[in-house]
Amino acid sequence: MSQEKNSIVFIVGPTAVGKSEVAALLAKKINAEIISCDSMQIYKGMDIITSKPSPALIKQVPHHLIGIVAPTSRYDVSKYRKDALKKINELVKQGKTPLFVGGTGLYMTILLDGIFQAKAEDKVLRSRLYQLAKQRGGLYLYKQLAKVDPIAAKKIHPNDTKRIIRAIEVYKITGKPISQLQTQRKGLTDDYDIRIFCLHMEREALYKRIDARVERMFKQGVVKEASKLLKLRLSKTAKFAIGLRELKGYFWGAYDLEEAKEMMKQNTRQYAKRQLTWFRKDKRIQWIEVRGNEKSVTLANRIFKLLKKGQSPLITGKLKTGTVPVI
RNA sequence: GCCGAGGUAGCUCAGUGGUAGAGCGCGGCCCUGAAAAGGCCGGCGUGGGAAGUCCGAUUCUUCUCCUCGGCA
Repeated sequence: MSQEKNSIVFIVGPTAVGKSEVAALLAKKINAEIISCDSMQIYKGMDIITSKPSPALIKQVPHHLIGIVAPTSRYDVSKYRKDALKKINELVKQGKTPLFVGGTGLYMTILLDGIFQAKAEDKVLRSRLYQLAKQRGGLYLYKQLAKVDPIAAKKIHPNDTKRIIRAIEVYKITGKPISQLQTQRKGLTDDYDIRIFCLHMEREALYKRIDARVERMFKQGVVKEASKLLKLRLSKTAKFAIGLRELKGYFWGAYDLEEAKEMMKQNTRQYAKRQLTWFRKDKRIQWIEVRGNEKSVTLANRIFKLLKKGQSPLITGKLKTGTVPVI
């Protein structure tokens, strides 16, 4: 006997693959509301530069966790998780299906698999550690970590200073090795019926879409938006949106606008590649190959049918490994 | 037309008489409080073409084609 679980659907995929439209169309079919799974669309005022869903789309289906944080504020995975869980509860109570849409793989994973309990960063400690890394070299910290948490050290590359520092920080704050804490997590997969779809297309086609999107951003006025944003004291999380650094260089006169644009295209392409690596690794995902110039409606229909069939390889309980079903 | 410089990886370029590297790009991967971030791995090549010298040429010589700069 299977107890009825509420379902949660994810539509993920690399940037510019066309998630937003498909999701909105699907949402209408399955009585869902959309919860963004995007680390940058969360910020206010970063509309063009993060290619938020159009107002027209948002009018059709309620969207959550978009534009709710000031770009001067920090935001991170743990806050996201809290916000997202809250939204899930709200929607489920209303009898709606939460439909997560976005490309931030870590955010997805943390919802699915949980996060370990620890305090957020300790700014003072962290800056001290960074200073140490600078003075004594990265290897020094790495050796420190190896002493207190050999398991984590084994997993982290000696050059990956950021992770080394976080691991040491966690150890200093909690007195426990991060490698141990990381095993203590609880995700959504026990309590919900979860389905994940990843939109996917040929690399060349995707890169063309990325280039086109960047061009569109310029027509829509990213330059103006970025110049406004760059006048603020952007948080260290928000300031890393692709486009900001590139346009900053232009404003400083390091290169011309055309060059900034090309840099944005290239950095976005590389980002998309990393996203795909992340999603490829997760064997719970059902891949939706976008054929040629397939329309969003068609794609939404395909996903809808798959949902009805319930032929998911997934996805309650533990990670399942296996081959990636390509549909 | 003459003089000079140069043609080596997708791009910019290094180097060597024993079949070649570097940065970027590109590809693959890792990832749990910065994640659109951060890190790791991989050379992906008819060395412009032809001939000659040599055991052996990408490297030396000659011819040829092309590009760039200067002079006409």
